[in-house]
Amino acid sequence: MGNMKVHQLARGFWEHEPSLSLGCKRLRPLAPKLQQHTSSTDTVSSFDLKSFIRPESGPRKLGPSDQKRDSSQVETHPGGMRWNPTQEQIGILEMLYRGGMRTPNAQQIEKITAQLGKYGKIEGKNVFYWFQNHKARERQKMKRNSLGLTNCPRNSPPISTITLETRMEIMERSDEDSPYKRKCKSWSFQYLDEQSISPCKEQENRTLELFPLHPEGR
Amino acid sequence: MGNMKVHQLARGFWEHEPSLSLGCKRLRPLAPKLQQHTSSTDTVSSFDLKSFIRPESGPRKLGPSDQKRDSSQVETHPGGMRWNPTQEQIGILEMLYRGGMRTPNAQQIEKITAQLGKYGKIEGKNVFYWFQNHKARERQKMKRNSLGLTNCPRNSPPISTITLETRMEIMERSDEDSPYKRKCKSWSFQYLDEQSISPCKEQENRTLELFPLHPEGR
DNA sequence: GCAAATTAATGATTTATTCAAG
DNA sequence: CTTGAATAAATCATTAATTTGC
Repeated sequence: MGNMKVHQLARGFWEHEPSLSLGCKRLRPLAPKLQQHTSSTDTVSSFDLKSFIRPESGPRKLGPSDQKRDSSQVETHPGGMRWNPTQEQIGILEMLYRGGMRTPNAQQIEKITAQLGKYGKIEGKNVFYWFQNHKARERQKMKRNSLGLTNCPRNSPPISTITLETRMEIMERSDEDSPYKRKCKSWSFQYLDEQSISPCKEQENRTLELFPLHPEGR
Repeated sequence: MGNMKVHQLARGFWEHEPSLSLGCKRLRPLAPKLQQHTSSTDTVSSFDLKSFIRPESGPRKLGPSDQKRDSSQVETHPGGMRWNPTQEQIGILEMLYRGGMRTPNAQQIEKITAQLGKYGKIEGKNVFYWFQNHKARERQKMKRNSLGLTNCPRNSPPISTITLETRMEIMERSDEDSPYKRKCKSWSFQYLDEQSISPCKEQENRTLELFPLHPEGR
């Protein structure tokens, strides 16, 4: 609860970073590029490593002239940083959650995203994350409750009974979540998301040809 | 542990929820969200929950008649379950790792995957996972070493010197990994992977138009 | 009433664990 | 035992609510 004070403070410090003009590389001590080549008894050596390493870590911003990225193709992002769910979206997600959904697979996420897209901008990853977070937080909420009730510091005799029951419920939920039931889960959370299923345009029937993925649970 | 048998049953009940009043709680807030949508206020009810819930949560086994879903669309998975990297692929990946790469972004993964695809079947997620695992395991390996050496249980005087040196190296690497430097990371791990960039076909120059994603650091 | 300061939620990432194929 | 795959836990970061001072 009140433990989140600390970093709040520390937070600000990391921000500076004004340093080094352009590059802005900062941390990440210059990677030890020590190439191996030498040996390279294999054909691999011909691989263009450089091109890969380059764009790494962070927003490059080459060029001294820090042109705000307002160049024009700022990409929709204007102010829209993170997904801000609408009431309808939350409603549907919670409904699905209560319905038992916990870790939807790619196909399901696709469908859900399409549906929720009717009520506001949203991407597949938002759905994915929502379930992850909601599940985790429901879990810790329960844990907190159970602990608080099982050994409630003060005297509260009558509660004991309830406690029992609560625990039961907890166990159920806990199972529901079934940690590691894995088995053909289907990560395949690969999307083409940036599309973000445009805001509210009624793109009603999009063929969804996008996900041939592992259609089945593989 | 073995408590997960009962509620399995309870699952189905949640299905009703016809009205769902999407209102839901959402404790804290309560205000506002006022979507500019206007519409809403209900439409949600028309959501076809059923279709979503269905395929959920793992290997259900509903009902007595357990019809294996082996209907036939077992998907390519035949026997090839997990990615089995070739020597060349491993070589390149390690090279990149030594080069400093730790958590490649979508674009990088795409490029890497394309390259590695020349030496054998591979998907973007394989690359993603490889870096995750390699980073984590290098880390724990170091930790194990440092601990094991600093207080080596048995007597081993001569080793001490070496220990020092090893530690040095460790520190460096450790920093390299820099836990949580975040800042515009770029999740965007969305792919269209299943394609798995065919085995060894020489799809040399693929425009990679696939990732408009968050081109910049958001 | 209103806007800055605080705080509670919660979206987005990364790290730690765990499972299981080979 | 090694390591690819996947999930859970821990964190960070941003936004919505609430509080506070005027």
